[in-house]
Amino acid sequence: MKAIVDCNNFYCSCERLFQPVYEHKPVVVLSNNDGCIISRSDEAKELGVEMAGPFFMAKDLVKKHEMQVFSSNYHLYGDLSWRVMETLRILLGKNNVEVYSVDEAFLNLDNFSAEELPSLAENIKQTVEKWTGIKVSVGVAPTKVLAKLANRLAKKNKHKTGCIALLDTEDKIVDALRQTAVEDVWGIGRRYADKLKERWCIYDALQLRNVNEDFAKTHLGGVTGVRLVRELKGVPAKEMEDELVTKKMIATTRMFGDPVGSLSEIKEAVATYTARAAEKLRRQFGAASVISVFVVTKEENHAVSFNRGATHSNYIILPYATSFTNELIKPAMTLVDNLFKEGVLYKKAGVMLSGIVPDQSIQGNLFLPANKNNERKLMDMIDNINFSQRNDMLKFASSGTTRNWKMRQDLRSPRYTTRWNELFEVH
DNA sequence: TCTGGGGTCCTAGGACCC
DNA sequence: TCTGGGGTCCTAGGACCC
Repeated sequence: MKAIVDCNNFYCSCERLFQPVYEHKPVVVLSNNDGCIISRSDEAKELGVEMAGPFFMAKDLVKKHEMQVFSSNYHLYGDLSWRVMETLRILLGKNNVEVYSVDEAFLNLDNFSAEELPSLAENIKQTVEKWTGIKVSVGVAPTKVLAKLANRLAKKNKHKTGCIALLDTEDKIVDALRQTAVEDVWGIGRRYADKLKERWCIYDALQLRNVNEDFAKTHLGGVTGVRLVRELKGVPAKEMEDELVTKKMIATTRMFGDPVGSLSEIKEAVATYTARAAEKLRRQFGAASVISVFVVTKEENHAVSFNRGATHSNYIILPYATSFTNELIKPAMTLVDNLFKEGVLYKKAGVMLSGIVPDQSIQGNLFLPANKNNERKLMDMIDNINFSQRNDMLKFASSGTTRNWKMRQDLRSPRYTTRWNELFEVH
C-alpha cells in the first residue's frame, strides 16, 4: 500500500503558525509579484476566493471580508516543509518517503500489515502536527493515483474523516471513484477532462477506470494514460521514485515588477537569475552544458486576453559543462544582446540550464584551466554566505544594484525561521 | 491598470546514418 | 520513369503537476 501526506492549505498554515490571531480567519497567500492567489484558508475558500485567480479580481471580496493577505515567503515555507518531511523520514525511514512537492510526500507502507494501517495513518497525522504545528491529510490506497484520490476525499469531507481516508477494500475504492469527477483525477487536466466529457460522456473516475488501454493510449497521452488507468484499477504503475533528485533542467524566471525597456536593466535581471540558477545547479552537484535565455514582450494590444506577449529565446551550447556563475553569466549576456530590441518593452525574462551532468565530469576535460579548485571554493563560500545572511549579500557586479525590474512583494511576513534578525520572538 | 514560477514526461517529425 | 528499410538523435510542442 501507498500513502500520500499533504499539508492542508500549506502556505496559509505557515503564516498562521507565527500569527495565530489569523486562526479561523480568512487568509490568502499571493504568488510572486503579488499576481495570483496561490493558497487559501478554508474560510477564504468558503467565501468564494478562487484558486490561482488573479489577485486584482478578488480584491473587492478580500476587502469586504477583511481577509488577511500575504506575499509569498518562500524561506519560511521551505523551512517548514523540511521539518514536515524530516518528521515523515523519522517515522517511516527515509527510503520509504518520496518528497513530491513542497507540501506533499508519498509513503511506501509495504512494511505494514493491513490491520496496522488505520492506527499508522492516525499516528503520522498526529505526530506531524505535534512536531511541526502543520496540519496534514493522509490518503492510503494500493496505488499513488488512488492514494491521491483518497486524500482529496479526506480533505473534502474533513469533519467526517478527520482528514484521513483509507481505501483498502474494493467497495471503498468503487465508492470513492464514483464520488470523484473525472477532472479531479490526478493526471487529468482541463484539456483531457473536456475531451472525455464531450466526446465520450465520461464524467467520473469510475467510468474512466473502465476504459480499455488502447483508448487510454490514443487519447490520454500514450503510456502516461495507460499507467493512469492501471493505477485507477489498483495495479501499481507509478512506483516510488528515488529520493536523490537531480533535475534535468533548472530554470529561474520572473515577471518584472514593472515593464523594462533598457538593455542594461534586462542584463541585470538575467545576470541575477543566472546566479540563482547556478546556485541550484551547484546544490545538486551538477554542471550544465546548455544555457538558454528568453524574454517576453509586453504587448500593447489590450483587446486580447492575458498571457499574450511574444517569447523570444535562444541558447548556447557551452564548450564544457560548468557550474560557475561567472562562466554562465557571460554566455547569458551574449544571449541577451542578441535577443534585445531597442524600443520594445519587456515584462518577463528567464534563464534555463540544461544538459546537466554530474560535476565530477568536468575534471576529465583536458582543456580545463588549472585554477578550477579555487573557483569551486569561492562558489561554495558565496553560496554559504548568501544562505545564512541577507539574500544576495555577495553577488556578481553584473547583477546590478538599481533593480527597477525587481518583483513586488508588499505584504511579506518576516522570515521567522531562517534569518537571525527576523526570528520569531517570545516576550 | 494589475494574471507565478517552477518542473516532468511523452510524441511526432525532421535530419542524418548505413 | 524509377527512388529501401531500419535505426538513432534531436527538437518543438503538448499535456500534466504543484
